[in-house]
Amino acid sequence: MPPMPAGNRVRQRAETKMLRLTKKADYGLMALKYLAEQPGSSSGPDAHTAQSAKDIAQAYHIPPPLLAKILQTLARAGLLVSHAGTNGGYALARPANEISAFEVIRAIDGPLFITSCITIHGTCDLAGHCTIKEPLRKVNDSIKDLLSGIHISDLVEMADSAHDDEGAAVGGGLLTILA
Amino acid sequence: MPPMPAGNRVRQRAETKMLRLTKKADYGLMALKYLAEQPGSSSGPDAHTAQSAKDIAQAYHIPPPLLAKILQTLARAGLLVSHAGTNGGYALARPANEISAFEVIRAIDGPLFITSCITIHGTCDLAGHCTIKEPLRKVNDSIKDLLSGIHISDLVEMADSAHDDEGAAVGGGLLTILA
DNA sequence: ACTATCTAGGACCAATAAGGTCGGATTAGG
DNA sequence: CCTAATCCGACCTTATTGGTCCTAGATAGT
Repeated sequence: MPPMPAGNRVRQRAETKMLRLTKKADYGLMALKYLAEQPGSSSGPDAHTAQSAKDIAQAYHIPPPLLAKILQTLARAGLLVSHAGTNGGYALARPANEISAFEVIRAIDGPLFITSCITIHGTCDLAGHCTIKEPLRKVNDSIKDLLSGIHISDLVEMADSAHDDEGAAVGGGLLTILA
Repeated sequence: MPPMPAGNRVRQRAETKMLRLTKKADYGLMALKYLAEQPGSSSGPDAHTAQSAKDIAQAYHIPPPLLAKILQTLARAGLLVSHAGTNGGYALARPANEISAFEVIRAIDGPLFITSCITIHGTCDLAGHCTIKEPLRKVNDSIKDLLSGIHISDLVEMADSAHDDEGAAVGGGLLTILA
């Protein structure tokens, strides 16, 4: 029996496996940034600035129904306000500099924990012998702080000043932390 | 209409989903720490200090064949030295304070990338419209630096001084970075 | 020299979570 | 009042991880 009989299956292997956040969170961040670039996103009774899920999806070439699902989740978390109807769509619920990347990721992918054994109050499958959970929890907190310091407005500014190589503070929010 | 019709399926929902490293990496870290606690782990021609995969697995209640596989990967990456034979086993290839958590994680789970679209030279599925990859790459680098600053010896020290609540530097290596 | 014990390395299977899709409910406009 | 466009929820498919098993090769003790 031939072990690999003329396999047409190339099966493009992904080389990035660990510590990556889901594509949903990725898409959500992109959508938030898109909405932040639209004028009059914050407090306003007129909803004509709201962008439909389909428009955002087409702008970034991501599957429309999937993006719609993500925006729904974000709206339920209170980060977006939704407006149903013919000219409806989504808009930011808060100013762009008040929404942190951590909130977005947490809303979409759930709570942020680096180890498999850590829960909110420290319950662990290997309770007693899992001696590495305390150090990793501190790493976890550091990542959380890092993400909490990044806001949607930082993403917008960073994209606008893409010609700035590095070393120059763009908005004082992001690079100050990342040094 | 009953919303939850007598479901026997309790289906213990995992509440931690994102940004977590795999259990294999978790197990690998634990095993490394265990080996670091054994005397004479570094340079020594006598291999009687080597611990077998089965012993380590039983000490932490993790499936032995899985742990064996992980140790093989670690040995192939040059972090461990293996000794086959009757009283064989594994031992650290370098001193515990020379092995970083980043090396371990990278050896087991592969390269560390937080976003789905980032590869080594920046190739992205959404090349051109993916405007958020630059800021997240900096986050990624920060996490990498964080993990690189943690060594196996830090895990050992931290476990020994588990009665220290927080705020006091244990070894000067970990908490200095994590502040 | 033989045997028992341990590692090396592969293929293989099962479970879970992510990625993606479909139809129904709701709202505003003509 | 009817139509169209949108939000909302449940469902299905696929990929990755977690975990198992078996065979081969090597070393120490008998």
